[in-house]
Amino acid sequence: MRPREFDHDDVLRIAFDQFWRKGVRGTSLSDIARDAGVQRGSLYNAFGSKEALFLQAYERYAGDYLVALQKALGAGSLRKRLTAFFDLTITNFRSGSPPRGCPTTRGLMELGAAEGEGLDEEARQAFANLVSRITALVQETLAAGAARGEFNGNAAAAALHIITVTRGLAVLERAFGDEPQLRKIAAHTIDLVLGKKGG
Amino acid sequence: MRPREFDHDDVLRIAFDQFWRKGVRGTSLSDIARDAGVQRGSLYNAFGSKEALFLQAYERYAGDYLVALQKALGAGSLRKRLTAFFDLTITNFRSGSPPRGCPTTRGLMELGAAEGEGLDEEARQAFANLVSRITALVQETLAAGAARGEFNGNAAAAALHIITVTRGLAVLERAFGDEPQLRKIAAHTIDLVLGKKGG
DNA sequence: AAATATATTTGACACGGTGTCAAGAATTTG
DNA sequence: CAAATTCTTGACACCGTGTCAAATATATTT
Repeated sequence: MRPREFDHDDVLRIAFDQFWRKGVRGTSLSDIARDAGVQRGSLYNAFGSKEALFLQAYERYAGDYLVALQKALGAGSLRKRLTAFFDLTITNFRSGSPPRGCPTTRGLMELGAAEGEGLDEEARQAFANLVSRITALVQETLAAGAARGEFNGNAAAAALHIITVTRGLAVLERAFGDEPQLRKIAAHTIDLVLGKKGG
Repeated sequence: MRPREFDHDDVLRIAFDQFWRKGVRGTSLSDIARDAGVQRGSLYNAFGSKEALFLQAYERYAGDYLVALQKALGAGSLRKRLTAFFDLTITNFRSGSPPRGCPTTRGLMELGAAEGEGLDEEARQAFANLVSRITALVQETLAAGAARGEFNGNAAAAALHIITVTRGLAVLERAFGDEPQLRKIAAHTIDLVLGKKGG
């Protein structure tokens, strides 16, 4: 068998970077091939389709992201944990180098707009999975906080509420790109869930 | 001058319907032309581009939607108003006939995923505008409620929170398509903003 | 009423993107 | 060294957006 002339993971990293910065729709396999110094056909041979390539890149991203969130949610008081969680989320929206103007182009990555990005069922699923896992993480954190008396309420409902706000922030970021505003909303959400700062 | 062989508004309605059901990306001008019994080139002549056609369709939608929201926000107790507001929002996510499976395909319309939909700055702006105007509507409602003693807190912050949840719900709808869950989250949000049901 | 001006329609075309395929090239294995 | 296998390469088909010139239909002017 003939050996591959490129590194599978390198391509995945290069592709992810472009998807992240320019959106899935805005990135062609020709772009990725050029950047990776690979023939377009070779990518089709190795990955099958643009969507398959995207899914692999996305899974890697999702894994890394979950680890980072877990870390953010694992230190200090419940309020500190949630603050770190929102901080990381918002920072994540704006990481990478935005190609044009203020609002960055994150395509499906933060919005799960699979169809809009020309992707299909599987991509939607992948996003839904990530959201579910993040929700579970937040819920565990709230439950632990409740055990320590830092929170009393329905952990499941509160986690769902928080994740919803998170997704809403992603939309607002795209529409307005106003980071300070996003942090205010996040702080307000924490206050609502945990009770005003005093409590 | 030669008169047009089609009705401008008819085309707008047909186009909007397709954009709504299949997403902007998933709808080609050939589709619209076929449905409208018009030549594709005539659409380009009349509207300039797919994006321009979309923008006109979107403006019309935004106007109608705002009127409906205003109506929903204008009757009964503050809690009732907010409930009606969320109800309309969620119903709106799921109106139209979904083409495949459970999650409907609303593209930019509810998410503002302009780039993902192959659209540009202007579409993002149009969406941002709609969100701003809805936020203003909610804020006014909250302020009025505060004047009647039905709410005490920062109306601006609360409105921003509510709109964020709303946008988050749109994302969740696409990812999971689980309507009952969405209504629970909405109810929970109202409780958080207004205080538990008793209050 | 005929000629002209003007706007719309129509079909051909260019371009770029995804995806397929057969033929060529490079290794590993027999 | 030959065979089998996998990767690479370039050509091709297909679809979508957008452009353009030529043809067409109406309003206006004379």
